Amino acid sequence: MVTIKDVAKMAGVSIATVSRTLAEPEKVSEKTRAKVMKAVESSGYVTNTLARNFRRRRSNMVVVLVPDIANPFFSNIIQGIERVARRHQYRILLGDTQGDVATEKAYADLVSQRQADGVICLGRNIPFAYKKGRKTVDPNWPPFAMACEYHGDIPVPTVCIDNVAAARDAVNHLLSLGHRHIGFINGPEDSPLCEDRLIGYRQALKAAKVKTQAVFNGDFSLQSGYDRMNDLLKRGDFTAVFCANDEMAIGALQACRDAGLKPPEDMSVVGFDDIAFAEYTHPRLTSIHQPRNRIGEQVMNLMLSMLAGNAPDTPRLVLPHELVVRESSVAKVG
Amino acid sequence: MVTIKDVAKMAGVSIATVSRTLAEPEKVSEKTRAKVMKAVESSGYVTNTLARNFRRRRSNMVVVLVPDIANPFFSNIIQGIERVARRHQYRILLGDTQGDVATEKAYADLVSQRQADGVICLGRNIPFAYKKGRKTVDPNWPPFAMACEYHGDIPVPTVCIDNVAAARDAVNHLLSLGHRHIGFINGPEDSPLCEDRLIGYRQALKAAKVKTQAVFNGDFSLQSGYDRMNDLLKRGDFTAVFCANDEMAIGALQACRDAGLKPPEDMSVVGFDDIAFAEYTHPRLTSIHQPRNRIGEQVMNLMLSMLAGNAPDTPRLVLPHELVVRESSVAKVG
DNA sequence: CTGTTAGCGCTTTCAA
DNA sequence: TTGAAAGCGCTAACAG
Repeated sequence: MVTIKDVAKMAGVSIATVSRTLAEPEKVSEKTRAKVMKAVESSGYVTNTLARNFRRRRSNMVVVLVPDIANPFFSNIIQGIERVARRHQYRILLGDTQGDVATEKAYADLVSQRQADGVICLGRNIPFAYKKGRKTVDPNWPPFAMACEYHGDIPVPTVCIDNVAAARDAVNHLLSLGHRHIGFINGPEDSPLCEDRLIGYRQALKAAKVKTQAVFNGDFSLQSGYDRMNDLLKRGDFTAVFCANDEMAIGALQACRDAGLKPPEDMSVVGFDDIAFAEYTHPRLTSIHQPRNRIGEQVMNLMLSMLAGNAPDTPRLVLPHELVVRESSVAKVG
Repeated sequence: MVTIKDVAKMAGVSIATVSRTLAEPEKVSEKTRAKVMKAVESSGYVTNTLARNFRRRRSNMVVVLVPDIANPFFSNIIQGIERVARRHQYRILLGDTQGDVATEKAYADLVSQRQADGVICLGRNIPFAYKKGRKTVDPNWPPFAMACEYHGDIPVPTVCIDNVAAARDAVNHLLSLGHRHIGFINGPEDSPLCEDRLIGYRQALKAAKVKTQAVFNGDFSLQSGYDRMNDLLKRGDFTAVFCANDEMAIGALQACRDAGLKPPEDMSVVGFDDIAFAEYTHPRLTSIHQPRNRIGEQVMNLMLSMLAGNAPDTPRLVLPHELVVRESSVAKVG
């Protein structure tokens, strides 16, 4: 392996000069720079980043905790994070947690082991130890941000959309189509994000003076959308359903068809997230669009700022959402 | 920060003993071990893995190059890789290349920088420099393996399925249903994997003495499936189409419906990969199942073996595929 | 079984 | 503008 020492010898300078030439070329005379660069090229020297990071006491890695990378909603956020990270010489260490707290902690521990400098969490758990009832960010935590989800009690810096308003928009859309019996297939009950969507659902119904409610909790999977839709169908006489993500909505569409219903005429369905598949369902899925790439970019920007030592200026960055009306939601028949 | 030195002082032993206690506890007397562990706990010491890796001259990281993490087909493979990696104290550095060669190379360079120990590539490019026409693996390359795809000329160790046979199975299935005009929406022309699938398509047709062929090249995206299906429809009188992945098949289904056709009666569609969404399309998608998790696990096992210094024993590990018949393929009408 | 010691390759004062 | 030198925190001979 060719090291900085070899290059120094070849160029007839000290290792310090080589290091400087590579890191701050402007601080080196043009002549020296030329000599060094020539030696670098002819030797095929490549900086040992591991050694550099060790010396600098940072890894230039950020852990990204994802509940499920197979969920296309997350992948676009990750792409946004990754793009910004790469632009700033950071790398992403992806942790697919599958909701497992131990795995989350294991990845977060990489920071204590100096394998990573910060943690971005797309799930709803804080992967560090803290006392129940805590209401503030622990100053001992490493740079830490969340995206999409947020914590109920602790003001962790977060990038997300206004989930209450988004859910309200979705339900209002169905109300404006004449629906009065609107079910809601939500995600897990203990998620703040889902709580917000539930609030939005209820706000919209209340404002329209609609009493009928039906809420079911799925787990964001296709299968759970299918199952919860069947539960809803057993309750009878609902003409529309709002789902907390597109995968559950796609599952719900399937359940309707299997039950002999023909969406959207017999059942209007609205999803959430606007994943790529939403345009390719039958009928095409009405959904709430989230700016996934931008969420990723912004949360990484936030992380970079924290890594630079700044306190996060906004506790919560709220990006705009948008209702995308397609074919799966139509006016109530009759 | 508390270092190994602090622990040594607290426990009244040398730093070597602390290091040993942590790495090879069986080589240390029980008494010493107890002392050290107590000091570790009370001090909250955590190994600085960055320093350890630097000293050991390896990073315990493996770069995984993925053409597109938003494609659910890849995510399951990644999950398989990750599971095995974690079990062996390896971490995954995920590189979403979006087909960009420069990005691929940038990630592969992490190995020269000692930021990673090996590279697994899910795309079809070799991310190292090599002369055109090369027919062997360059011994200077770091541990390197591919999955799903393989290289036409260079026998890079690979884990994949038998794509010729799988495509043949898919087309034979359609033939057995009475179809004689079967189109093929393939992936990019320059992919060895797609070449194989094309061979399989042709073999099946030839064996059945079917002359009619129609091949279109998409890029594995939903949109390209939609577009290429429209191209096929312009060619008229086809009653079935085989698509080289499920996303294009889903796009094709949509194109059929938009053209006023009713799949599967008017058009049988068979996909490839059997992603989770395949069970939730309308009609449910017949597809070729690939053992995605196992592909990931096996390629990581292969990588671990190479990292341990072994030459790969199999140049190509072929895993079984399976035709999963659902609703999108039915007997030819009339 | 334990301690001493010599670095790994690099960055970064500090002094020249 | 450049060089000498001091480590970063850890592991791994080697010696005891």
